[in-house]
Amino acid sequence: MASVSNRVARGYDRRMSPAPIPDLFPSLATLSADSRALLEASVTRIACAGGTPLVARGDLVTGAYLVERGALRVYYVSAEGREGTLYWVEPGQSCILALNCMFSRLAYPAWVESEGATEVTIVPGDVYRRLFASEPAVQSFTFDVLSGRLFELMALIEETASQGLEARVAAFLLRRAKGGAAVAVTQDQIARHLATSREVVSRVLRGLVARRLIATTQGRITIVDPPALRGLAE
Amino acid sequence: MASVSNRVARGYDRRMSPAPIPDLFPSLATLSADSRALLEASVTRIACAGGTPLVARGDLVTGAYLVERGALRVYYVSAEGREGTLYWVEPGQSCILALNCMFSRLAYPAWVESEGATEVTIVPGDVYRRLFASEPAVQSFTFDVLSGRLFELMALIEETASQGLEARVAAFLLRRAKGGAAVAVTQDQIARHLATSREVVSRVLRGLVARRLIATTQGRITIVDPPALRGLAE
DNA sequence: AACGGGGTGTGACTTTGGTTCCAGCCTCGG
DNA sequence: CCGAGGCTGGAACCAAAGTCACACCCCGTT
Repeated sequence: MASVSNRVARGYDRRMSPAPIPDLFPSLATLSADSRALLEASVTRIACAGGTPLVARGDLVTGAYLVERGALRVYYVSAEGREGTLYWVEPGQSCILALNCMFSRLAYPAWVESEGATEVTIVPGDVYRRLFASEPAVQSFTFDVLSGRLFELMALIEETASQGLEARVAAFLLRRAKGGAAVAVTQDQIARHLATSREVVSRVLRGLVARRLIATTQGRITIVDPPALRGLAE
Repeated sequence: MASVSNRVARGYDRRMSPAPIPDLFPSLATLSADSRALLEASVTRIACAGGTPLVARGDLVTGAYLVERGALRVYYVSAEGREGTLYWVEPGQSCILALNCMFSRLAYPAWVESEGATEVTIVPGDVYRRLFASEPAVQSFTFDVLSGRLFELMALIEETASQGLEARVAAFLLRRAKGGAAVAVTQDQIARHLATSREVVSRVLRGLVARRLIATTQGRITIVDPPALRGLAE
């Protein structure tokens, strides 16, 4: 805890190997002894607090990011400066665009920041490439991650194109609540996730409060009527 | 030619193997003899005219689609019935969502139709899976296709979110023209690609005509001032 | 030559969401 | 206890784009 915030003082901390391979990635447990040793010897680990910028658009990313704790938020920034979240990389997942850039040596097309206290293990590009070539587990892991993202992005496109802001806010709240009733989030954060402005979010929330679907306090939204909210989100 | 339109009379034609493996896919040329034989013996080929519906949302897709001629248009349909194109699969490319569904046995999340007279080779799911496991060429081909689509979709999201309709129409025309000056497309088709309505497209085009960037006739748009149009599209 | 159907042009209106601006409100630190 | 700064509420206004309702035009067919 204390060490995390210390690291944050200088952005983030790159602790060199040896670093343990996270248990979160079961497919890595099936690697051959050689591969495992190679992996153990080459990974780097990063720990950082929420809101730390990790990748900017155009950066040349050279490794695969495996998230252990916290989350990575992958987002774009429009010409007018509005942000929109493309997706989150949660514990046990990998940042796929990083993989992508790594293989094709392309510049990263989006921004990435940490959300909450986050720990990430980084596998260097050449190591990952070797593992991908020889280890079926890595191949299928890579495939799964990539195709999962594709589905998410397709769903996002459809959602933004065909649903009004109210439905999108409702969906966002439900996703964030994960079954619970309270969501700790500010209006400004919602606006940044949905690529709109804080005032508009305020207006939408006002409407939901008036209809007794939610209740709001500072930095926290409580879902009062989950079924109705789900109905809105379709 | 004649045979194509004959086939179209009953939708499309499934010609069973033996079918040659298309030259368009160089990576397939590097397969082992065994793999190549397996592939040759199992592929199916489809030929159809433009506008033939090939996959509907929710279909269970069981093969990898390799496009040889024409194109596949992958699109979504919003609740209000508006269509929007997600991407095109051109000759030498593969329909990646099909791959995806094939591996994970998920239902296909979008619609697919042919655009122009089209020929597609279909590799059955289990065959592709075996090839993916053993052939490095297939692994990297799959990876490339998937990650290419990811980049395209990210670009699409950013474009729709941050650019006005005029810029998007301009970009669409330029993409379609491919360097040439004339684009054979109706306003209605443009509207369907960009998930908007015909009237709005008409309005936008009117503006472009007034500024002498393009000229329009029935079913055909001529780009008069390419640099200015590129400027609009950013 | 008349007809019919797809493609197009256009105005008027509505809706949604973005912008501006400001006032009030929590809450943490001094 | 007070002030600063982040958070919220809300009015007024504006702009972009979707909708509705037509009239027209081009072109191949009858």
